[in-house]
Amino acid sequence: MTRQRRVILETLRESNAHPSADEVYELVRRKLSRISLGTVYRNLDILAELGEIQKIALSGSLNRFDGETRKHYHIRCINCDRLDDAPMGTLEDIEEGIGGATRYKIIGHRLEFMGLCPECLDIATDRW
Amino acid sequence: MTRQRRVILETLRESNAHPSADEVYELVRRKLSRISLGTVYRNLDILAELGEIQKIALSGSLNRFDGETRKHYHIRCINCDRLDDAPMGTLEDIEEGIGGATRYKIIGHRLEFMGLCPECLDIATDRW
DNA sequence: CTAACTGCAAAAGCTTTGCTTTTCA
DNA sequence: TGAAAAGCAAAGCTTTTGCAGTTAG
Repeated sequence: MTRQRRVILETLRESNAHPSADEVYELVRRKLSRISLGTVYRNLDILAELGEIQKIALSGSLNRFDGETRKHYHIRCINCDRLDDAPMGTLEDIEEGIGGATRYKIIGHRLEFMGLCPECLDIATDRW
Repeated sequence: MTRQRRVILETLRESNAHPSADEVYELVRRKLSRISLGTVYRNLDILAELGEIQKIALSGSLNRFDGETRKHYHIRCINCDRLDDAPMGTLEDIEEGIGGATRYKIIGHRLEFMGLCPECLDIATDRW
């Protein structure tokens, strides 16, 4: 557990903004100005591997990272790319439903919502 | 509707393999050997815009394209990246559920399953 | 002490873009 | 014939990697 890894983990635990790797890099740089982007990427992967953080692979968008490791879904603004937790529990039995109908062995699922965040919605409403 | 665009569309309609842009390029090149990758990308976007095909933005993986434009979910092999349709109807009312609990305006959702395809499952089973 | 890790820079992989020439309606 | 599109190559953006030097345990 190096200084760099510890600071990355702390930073992510303190944030609820679901930052991208580059945003994590910017945040961490305030505390460790000489850290490199490569180190950030490497540690984000290692921490995700260890289960200390969660790597959120979004469709058609760059990866985000989450200090919250419990399973949950997300909702993303299609205008500004903001990401929030979806207010909804996980669908525990959804995988069993298709298990019988496919020859795949199901290992998991991902659900994500798209929408307009409150801010972008206001702007859109004002304009039209 | 140029020759290139028509061939790209035909190719996609004939395939059920959910090819990536590069795979589409390779397939189309058999018929139009001088087509460029840029043209393929441009036309895939245009065709998706027109609703003639569907762009499948998968989490943490490159985009795929689908000649089938009706809404459906997918299941992806985490080992070989093969993509198939999930044998399951769409969850029509899932968006209403969270609509009341968030200030987002919900526009859509994406659900994808991860698993091992039959081939990769066989290999894994043989080995262990 | 040494295995693991860092910083740096280069490279890789997918996608987009600028520009000139060609094509389609 | 003029607007849209193609071909080609370069650039863009995120992520990974090679390597030499550094650090944690």
